[in-house]
Amino acid sequence: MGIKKTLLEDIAKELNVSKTLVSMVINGKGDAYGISKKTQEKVLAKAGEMEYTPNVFARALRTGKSHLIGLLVADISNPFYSNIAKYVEKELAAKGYNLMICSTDENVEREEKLISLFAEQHMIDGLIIATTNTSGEYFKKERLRNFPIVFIDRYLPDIESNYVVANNYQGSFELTDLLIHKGCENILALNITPSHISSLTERIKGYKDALKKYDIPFKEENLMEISFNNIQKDVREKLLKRLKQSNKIDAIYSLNNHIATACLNVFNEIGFDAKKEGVLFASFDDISLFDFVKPNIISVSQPVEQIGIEAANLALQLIDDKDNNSSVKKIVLPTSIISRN
Amino acid sequence: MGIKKTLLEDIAKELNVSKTLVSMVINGKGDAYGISKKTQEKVLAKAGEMEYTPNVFARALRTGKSHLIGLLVADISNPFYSNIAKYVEKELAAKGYNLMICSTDENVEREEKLISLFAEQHMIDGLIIATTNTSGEYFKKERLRNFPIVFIDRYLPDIESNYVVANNYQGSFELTDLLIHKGCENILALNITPSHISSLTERIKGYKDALKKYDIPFKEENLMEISFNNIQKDVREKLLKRLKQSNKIDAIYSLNNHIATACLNVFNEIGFDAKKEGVLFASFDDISLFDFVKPNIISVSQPVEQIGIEAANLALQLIDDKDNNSSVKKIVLPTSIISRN
DNA sequence: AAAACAATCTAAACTTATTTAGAATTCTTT
DNA sequence: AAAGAATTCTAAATAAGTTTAGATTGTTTT
Repeated sequence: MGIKKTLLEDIAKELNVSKTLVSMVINGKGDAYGISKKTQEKVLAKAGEMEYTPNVFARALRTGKSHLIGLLVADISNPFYSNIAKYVEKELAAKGYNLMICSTDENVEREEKLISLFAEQHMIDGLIIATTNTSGEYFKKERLRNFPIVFIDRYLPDIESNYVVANNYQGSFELTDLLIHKGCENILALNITPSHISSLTERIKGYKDALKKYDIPFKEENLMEISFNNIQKDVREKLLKRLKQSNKIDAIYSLNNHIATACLNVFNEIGFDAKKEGVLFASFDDISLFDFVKPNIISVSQPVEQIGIEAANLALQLIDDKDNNSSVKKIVLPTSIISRN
Repeated sequence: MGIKKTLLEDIAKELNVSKTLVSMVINGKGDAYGISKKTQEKVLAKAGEMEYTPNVFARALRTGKSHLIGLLVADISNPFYSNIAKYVEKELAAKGYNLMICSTDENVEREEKLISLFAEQHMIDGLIIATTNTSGEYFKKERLRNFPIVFIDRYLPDIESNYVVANNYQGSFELTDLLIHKGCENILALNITPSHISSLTERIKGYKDALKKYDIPFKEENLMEISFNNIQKDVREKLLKRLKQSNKIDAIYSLNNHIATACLNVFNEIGFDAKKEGVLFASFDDISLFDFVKPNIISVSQPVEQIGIEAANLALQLIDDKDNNSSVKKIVLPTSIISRN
C-alpha cells in the first residue's frame, strides 16, 4: 500500500548504527542506556526526516502494552454514554492513550465477546465498562483476574470491583423530596424491568426512602415496571391505562432518559398537558435539550464530565499499579437537581 | 497478568503436531492445505478446550491486517455522529470487523495526528471520517495513497475521494421551499464560519436557489455567519441585535444542530415566543427530542442509519479491492423534511 | 522394483519492534 | 604497562502468530 514504511532498521542503516540503538533513542531511553548526546541527536533528526512512526503491532506484541483503553457501553447513541465517552477520550489523549469505543447494544453475549477480544487477548491495556451483565459471574474468570477494569454507571454487587458511579440513591431521594415539597403525594415511578442493575435499584430505594421520610405510604401501583425490550410500547399501554384511573397521580417520575422520552411521546400523542392537569414530570438523567421541552422536566443531572475523567484516571492508575496490591476504588459522585420552575 | 494465555504452540504440543498445522486449521484453511478431517477436528476440539484466542497483535503484525476500522468524527457527543457510529459499528460487527471511534474535537491537528497513528501505521485497515480539514492537501500524502478512506457527512472538493453524504443541497432547498410555501419571505439563515465544509456550502446553495425559484431576492443581512469557536455567545449577540431591527424576519433557519440549540437558548433567555411573533423555526439535522421542543421545529432529517451502513460497506469494499482499480464511489443519500405542524 | 504422484504434515523464515547479555573502545588507576 | 572501570554500542533472543518451501509417508503406475 502506498510508499514503504520507514522501519527502525532503515534509520539504523542510514546512520551505520544498530537498530537497538535507534530503538533506545526513540523511546527516550538514550540517556539511561548511555548513548552519547551526539548520536541521540543524529538519530532523532534522521527519524524525523524519514517520517518514522513505530509499528504499533510489533511494539504491542513485544511489550504486551497497546496503549489502548476500551470503553464498552450499552448504546453509544445514548447522550449519557456518548458524553462520558467524549470526556474519557479527552482525558486519555492527554496521557498518551487512545480509546476504543464499542456498543454492546444491551446484549450480554456481545458484551462478553467484546471483553474476550479486548481483555483476554490483551488487545487493550484496560477496560472501562457500563456493563449490561446482571451477575458478576463472568468477571470472576481466571483470565480476567488482575485485568484493569473500571465499572461506570453501574456496578455488580456480587463482586469486588473498581467503579465510578453517580450517587443514584441520593439523587433519586432528593428529586422525590423536591416533588413532595412541591405538593405531590401520588408519584408514579416508571422503572425498567428487569432491573438488577445497581443504578436502578438504588434510584428506587431513594424514591421509597424519600416517601418514608414524609410518612407517605408507598403504593405498589405507583411503581410501574417497563419492559426493557419494548420501552415505547410498554410505556404507552401502561401509562394510558394509569392516567384513566380514578386515583389521580400528581407526578410522573421516569427512572431513566429512555423512559422519559417514551413518556413525552405518549403525552404528545394523546395531547396530555401535564401543566393543566397539575402533574409534575421528572426524570433521572438530564439531557441538554430538556431545557426546551414542553412539560417542564425536573431532572437529576449526573456529573458526566467528572465520571469520564475519574474513570479514565482510575483505569490508568490500575494499569500502572501492576501488582494490584492496593484495594479496590469505589468512587461515588454527587448528582444535582435541575428544577425547571 | 492472571493465568497464562494459551498459545498455538501449546495446542501443538498437546497434540504432537506442528503449530503451522494448528494455525492453518484455526484459520479455516485446513482443507486448502490438505489437513485430514480427523486432525482438523482434534485441533478444533483442543483449541476450544484450552480456550485459545489468537493474539491479535502477532496476527496483525504478520498479516498486515488488524480487522479494525477507524471512525473519526468531530464530536462523538453530537447525536448526529453518535447515531452514525452506532450503525457503522453494527454493520461492521456483522462482518467480523471492530470499530475504533475517536473524536477530533474539531481540531485539525488532532485529526491529522490520529490519521497518522491509525492509517499511516496501519493500525486500522480502513478509515471512515467526518473531516474537519478544509483542504484535501493532507490526504494527498504519499503514505495515504491507496489507503481505504471513506468520507462521511463532509467531503473535500479538491480531492477525488470516496464519500457517503446526505443530499445537503436538496434538503436545504426543500426546507426553504416549504418555508416560502408557508408564507415566509424574510428567512434568516444562520451559518457556521468558516464554512469551507462541503455540507454547509451546499446547504447555503440550496437555500439561495429556493429563494431564486420564487424570485425572492437574497439579502446579505439574512445570512448570518456564526463563529465556530463560540457558537452560543455569537448566536446570542447577533440574534438579539437582529430581532430588534425594524425589518422583521418571518423565519429562522439554523444550518446545523449546534446553532439550533444555541437559538433555543436565546429564545428561552429573552422569552421569545416564536409562534406569537409569527416566526417559523427550522433546522438542518433532526434530533429525536425536537418532537417535544417548544417552538415547533421544522427540520431536515438525514438518513443516519443508511449513512452508517453505506459507509461501513464502502470501507469494507475498498479494503477487499486492494488494487483499488475501480473508480471512486460517491454516495449521496436523500434527506426528508420533518414538518411539525 | 523403481518412478511418479498425491496426501499430509513440518522446519524455518518472516512480520517489526524491545530487551538482554555482552562486546569494543576509551579512560583511570596502580 | 597491565588491570580495572566506565562509556558506548551491538548481536541475538524474544514476542506469537502466518507463510513458504520442502519433507515424509503411502499409493499408483510402468
